[in-house]
Amino acid sequence: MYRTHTCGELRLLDAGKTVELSGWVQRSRKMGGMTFVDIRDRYGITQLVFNSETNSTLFEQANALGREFVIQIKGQVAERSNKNNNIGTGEVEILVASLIVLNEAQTPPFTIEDNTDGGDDIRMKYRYLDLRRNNVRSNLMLRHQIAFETRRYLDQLGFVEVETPVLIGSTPEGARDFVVPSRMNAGEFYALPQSPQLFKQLLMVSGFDRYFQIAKCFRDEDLRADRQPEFTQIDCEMSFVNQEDVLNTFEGMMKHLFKFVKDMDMNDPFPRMTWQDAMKYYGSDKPDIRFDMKFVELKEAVSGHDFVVFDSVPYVGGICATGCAAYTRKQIDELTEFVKRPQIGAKGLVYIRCELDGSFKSSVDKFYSNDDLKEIAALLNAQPGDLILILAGNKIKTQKALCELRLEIGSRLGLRDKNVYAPLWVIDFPLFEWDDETQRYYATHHPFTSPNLDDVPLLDTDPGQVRATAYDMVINGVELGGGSIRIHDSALQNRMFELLGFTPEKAQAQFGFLMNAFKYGAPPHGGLAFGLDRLVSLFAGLDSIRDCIAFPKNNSGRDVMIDAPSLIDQSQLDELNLIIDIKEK
RNA sequence: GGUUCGGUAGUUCAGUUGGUUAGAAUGCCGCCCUGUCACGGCGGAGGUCGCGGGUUCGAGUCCCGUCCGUACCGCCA
Repeated sequence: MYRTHTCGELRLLDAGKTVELSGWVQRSRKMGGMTFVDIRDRYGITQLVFNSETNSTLFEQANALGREFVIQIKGQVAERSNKNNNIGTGEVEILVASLIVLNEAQTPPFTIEDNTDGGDDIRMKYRYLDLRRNNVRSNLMLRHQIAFETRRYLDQLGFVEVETPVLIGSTPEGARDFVVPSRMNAGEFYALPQSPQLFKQLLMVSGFDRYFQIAKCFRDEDLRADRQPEFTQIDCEMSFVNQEDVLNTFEGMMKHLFKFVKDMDMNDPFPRMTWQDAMKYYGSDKPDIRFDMKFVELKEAVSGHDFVVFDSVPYVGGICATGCAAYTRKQIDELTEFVKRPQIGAKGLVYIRCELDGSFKSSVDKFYSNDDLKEIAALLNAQPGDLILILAGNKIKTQKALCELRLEIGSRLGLRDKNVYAPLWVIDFPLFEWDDETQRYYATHHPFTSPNLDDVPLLDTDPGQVRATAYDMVINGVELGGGSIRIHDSALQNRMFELLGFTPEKAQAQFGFLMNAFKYGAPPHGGLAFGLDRLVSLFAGLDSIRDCIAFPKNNSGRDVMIDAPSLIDQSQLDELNLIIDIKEK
């Protein structure tokens, strides 16, 4: 036995006990005749005391300890004369009687402390050391707790966790697949699942009725702070349900997680917003509704004043930045630069200052009288002291830019508090998106999403107007999850494939197994999936999902710790019947 | 594929208009110190300024290229 207690466990009540502890040397403080050593494990830190007068041999041994040495000690718990209220064990210390070095350690490249001196790169390379730090470990503990409470909630409701395969077939639609060569089938490849979508629908056909899985998913696309090539979904599916049933079940799940993980009561029903409204008022299908600042369409109000910029574009939209009339020229220039960045792409920014005396000052005074500006301000419900910001141009692009501007202003005004959670259901997504380049419709969600039954006649006349029974859960502008009611009727599914440009042969080749299964009695069903990584980072207030993943990939999709991906031996290639011929760029 | 910012000591960073021997903090090593807990004091070691080329009497600094990292756009049904 290496220990009788953990390093976070001992209290004043334990004084006098003889204990054994094992852990890592966090730091030692040498005072001359005595040395203090902090010993750490994941439960906490305990102070060890070595005194030269009590045992000089042991004292010398203690002085030879380096950072991160793994040690085991035996000693007596004693009350400290100087207590440390910052740590749980701060009232006691161990008068060490014997010390064993279980393993020496090289000096780590960065300090193992809450505020390390390590940058991202070096921390990733030595991730196993990074994970010794409290904040990274606590993110993983939170992740565990969320996964555990998810299972507990779903189990209570009769959901069954079923594992689905990771080696499956490739499908061309959607994200790019990761592929795995098959040794036993020369020239053929498996693909890793982008989600367990088809399998969970098959499980519904099998009668599992309520399924879930905390499943690894894979997408070979470029990374972001909130996107990793392998990530985890809480994947769920239910039979004999409509949209309302699904929404209620998983709104309940989110409330359960807030309650039992964050100790927050989310009593109110989550608000719902149609996709149309989300785009119109926030320019985004995942609006951050911690603050209002809705878009106001101004095209009509601003037209006909000889201001070519506004007259020549299809869309003019504004937002009202509360209390920002005092923004300096420099601050407004900053905002202008912000919207003109190539990533946002606005041509310029028009502002109207609503002065405290009731007058207006704008960048378009030449074209608009004080009364004109007053009318515009009234449309935005702007009060004296507010600042109106207006963008104009192509509708979609301008709304997108205005969305970014709104979020930027929200951040500057402190309206995006990480401790405030504003959940939202976005519903009524369009079933299809038209792609100009390929001149065809694509499924907004996926090809198995059921249209809103009221809109089925539109499938023949105006597919772009058809609403899907698809829904997303959005919290604080983060798309946490989404799903849909699925098509369970073969005829309707065939019609969908037709609209998506699949020939019957191609549909059969791609999804034949699902369509065949549906011939044997598919129940009405639907479900959704949550991004576990995003959920954890939201709960932890993190900017990146990497901080809640034990061993994440970097921006180029590399694992810098194990240095993957990497080349493989010729013998491996031979077994796989592969010849590598890297194309010149 | 594109845009942005960055790459200088083990680590995190500073480095002026291009000008003497490239600095600080922290970590590391040594000495001193018996109540510290971000201990303190004194001393020391530690640098391919990412890499290649160019401009210049002279480049960490300016220019071009390239590699790596970062955030974002495209992409992510």
